[in-house]
Amino acid sequence: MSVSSELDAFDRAILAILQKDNSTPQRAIGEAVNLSAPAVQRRIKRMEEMGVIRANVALVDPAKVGHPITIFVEVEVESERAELIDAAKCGFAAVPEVQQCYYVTGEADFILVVTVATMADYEALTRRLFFENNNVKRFRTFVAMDRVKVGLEVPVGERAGG
Amino acid sequence: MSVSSELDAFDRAILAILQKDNSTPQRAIGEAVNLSAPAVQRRIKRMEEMGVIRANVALVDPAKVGHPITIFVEVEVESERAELIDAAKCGFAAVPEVQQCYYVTGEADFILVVTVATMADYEALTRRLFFENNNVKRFRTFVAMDRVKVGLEVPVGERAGG
DNA sequence: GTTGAAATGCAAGTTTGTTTCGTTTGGAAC
DNA sequence: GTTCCAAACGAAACAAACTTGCATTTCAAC
Repeated sequence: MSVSSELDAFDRAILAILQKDNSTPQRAIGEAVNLSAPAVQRRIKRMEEMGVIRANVALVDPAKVGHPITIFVEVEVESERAELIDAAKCGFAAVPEVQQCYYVTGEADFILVVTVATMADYEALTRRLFFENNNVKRFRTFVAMDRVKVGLEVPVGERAGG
Repeated sequence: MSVSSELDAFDRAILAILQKDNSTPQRAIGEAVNLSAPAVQRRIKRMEEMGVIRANVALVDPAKVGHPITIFVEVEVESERAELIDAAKCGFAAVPEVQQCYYVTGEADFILVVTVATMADYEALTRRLFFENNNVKRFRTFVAMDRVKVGLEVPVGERAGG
């Protein structure tokens, strides 16, 4: 590792492991990447401080905790005035059932990923988030029949950046 | 905790913590939920065995590892014959840049979440995944301007202790 | 060749995770 | 009301992992 804010091959190899299982002992990581455990620990700490590693979390099966339904929603707004967009962002982000929210270009303005227990819950949510929101022009719903691949893993193979 | 396959308020409180930070010491979790460390450890282990906790992972900032662009893609297929759908699922899931893939109802058949380094990379990916795939009728692209809320946290709804 | 910043490995020290074991709790049957 | 049993608990011992200090190595710049 040369200068302070770049990621070298060791860092990326460590990230690849941690993105799959961050309970892997540092000793095992060290063996996998040919580094000592302290070296691994220092690199992990540095990447956490740099914000490369944003969080360490447990991934929970939604169905096992009573949220078997995953839904995508495309939301189109009436006005894209900055303050209204910011209000929408805050409003969506504050809802626990809204797992992900992106502000996007294209034929929609927002895309939401929502998890709910029942379609009745979803309907109640649409009422609260969309029908009672004057700035929502329309929205389209896509119900997930199969969560084919779900994760937040990012390829770390080649490039480094930021 | 009564019978073995249900989640009680303690389990849910533990899950809520682990979904935010799974490096929280079990002693600290125990204090937060009014349980001893061994009790916390046993519950975590049980939930991992039950599949409630699917994985423990580090969340990486895509921009910091050279994937600053997040894109949503709605994919519509020509034929929904089971074998073709399965082939599409496998094909999409195998691509590292495809972070999430859902098979959905509605005006599209698949929704993908993709992370790439550049739009040129995305164009190359569309060529490979869509234009060269005879079963893809059309697709629509939504480029994320703001990752307002990104996570896989599921509401667990209960609390214990204090 | 020398210098100095940065990273490394080793080994000690500290924290955390895990197991053991005896006790308590909550039902069900009597 | 008592007994019995199984499940879960807490305290403490134990094992494993993380963290720190330090001497050494590496490598680029001089």
